[in-house]
Amino acid sequence: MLDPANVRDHFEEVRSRLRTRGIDIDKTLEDVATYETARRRLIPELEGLKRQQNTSGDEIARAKRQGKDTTSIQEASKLRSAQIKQLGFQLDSVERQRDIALLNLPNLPHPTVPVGRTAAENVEVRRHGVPREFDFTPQAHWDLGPALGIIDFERGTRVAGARFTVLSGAGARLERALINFMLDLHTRDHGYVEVLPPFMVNAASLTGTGQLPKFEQDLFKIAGDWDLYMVPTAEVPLTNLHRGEILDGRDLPMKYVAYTPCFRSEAGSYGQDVRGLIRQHQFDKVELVKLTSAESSYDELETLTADAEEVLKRLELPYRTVLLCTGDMGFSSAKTYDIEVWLPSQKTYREISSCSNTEAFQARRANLKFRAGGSGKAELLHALNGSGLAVGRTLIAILENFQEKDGSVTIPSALRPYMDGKEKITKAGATVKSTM
RNA sequence: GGAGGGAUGGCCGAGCGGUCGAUGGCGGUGGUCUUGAAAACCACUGUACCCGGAAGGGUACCGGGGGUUCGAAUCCCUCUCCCUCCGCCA
Repeated sequence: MLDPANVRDHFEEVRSRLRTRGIDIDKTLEDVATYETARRRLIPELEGLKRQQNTSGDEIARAKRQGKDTTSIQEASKLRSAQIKQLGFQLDSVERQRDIALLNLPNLPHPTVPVGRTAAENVEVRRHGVPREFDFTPQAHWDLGPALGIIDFERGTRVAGARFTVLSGAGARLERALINFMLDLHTRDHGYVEVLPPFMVNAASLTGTGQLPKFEQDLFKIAGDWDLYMVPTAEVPLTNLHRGEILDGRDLPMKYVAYTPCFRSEAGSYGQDVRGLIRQHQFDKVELVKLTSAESSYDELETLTADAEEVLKRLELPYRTVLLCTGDMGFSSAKTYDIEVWLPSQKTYREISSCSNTEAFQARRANLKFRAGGSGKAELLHALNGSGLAVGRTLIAILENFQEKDGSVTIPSALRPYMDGKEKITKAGATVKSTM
């Protein structure tokens, strides 16, 4: 959420910065300014009346104690009471409308974000590792996986539906190994606190991080009389951990890491990445979240991105890091780095992590505050998040990058301790026999 | 699912229609005393919003929402959450 006073006082600047996202926000922005102005007109009026009402209440009390007649004061007071009620309704309505508009406005892009409309205008900032030269045609994971008996698309569809997949045997084990490897790296070497949050969250949490009210169609909502949704990312429970609290500035930055499955309806993505594990309704992810001060948040974004990149370095997977342009950034983000891993079958880099600084945008929605030095004025935190990493896509990257001519897959050495020291996945690694 | 009991400031705990942002205690901060510390004593100790350049002033907040009343932490309705007991269950 943007600061409404800032929208009102610097309307043109805010508008031109938001326009760089390539979306039409003029009407919403004008609503914010209009209702915010109306609000500021109503408040002094209402409060003046309330003040008079408080004074006359005291007078009545005093008079009654002295046994005096109070009917005339009470008459006036009764009239004022009705006025206050009326003005109160007006103010409520204005504030409600202002907040609706405010909740639907995306974050302001940071000045260092390149202006652009599509992913084509993202800026590559660095590249690591060299894509391997194959002396055979590398297979796509959707061929490799089923051939090894470790990925089963048909059975996923049978037990759930399209965009659901079953991993089995060495595939399931590899997924679990990756989760543990990532959690160990981030907790032991990068200083994050491990959290195992609820896999369902309420509407208040989703509003706090920005998925609601605008993107409800992307979520799985629990049927029945529940205010619950499946988590689309652990960013939601992690960022909302301290919702409504005022943290001690000496404890900053707060650094959390969590593994959760993520559930996304992927509405509107029909036809995209229909094959394979790239785009699923359910996928595993290890997520990093930091809460910190405004002064340090951009340094923390750099280290958070580096923490995510370290996973790929240790797994010996080639990747590049791109700075997203204004038009490609998410709703809540002020600045985002995407990390993209090399996929030999597609001969391209594909997103495997997205690391964002939301500045005070989520903090304002979720009421995340801290007191510098533990005392003084409460200030808004800056909230950051990043995948560290998307586990399913990491598994794909390993299968494709480490495949051998005979269809087996070499396990990167960093992962072997998590795979009982095993060096290779071969067809024998499967435990569910193919009967289809 | 059934039956009861609760929700007050960082914490504990009063308050039962007007002088209550709310007694008291603990904790915290500053000070006095002391070579230092402890103890004792004194003062301060929430958040949001509005007006104001500031100083300062005002309004709201006693789990959430609504109502009664000139006036609500106190009365009524409703929702949520927590606790105890019974049933069911991983």
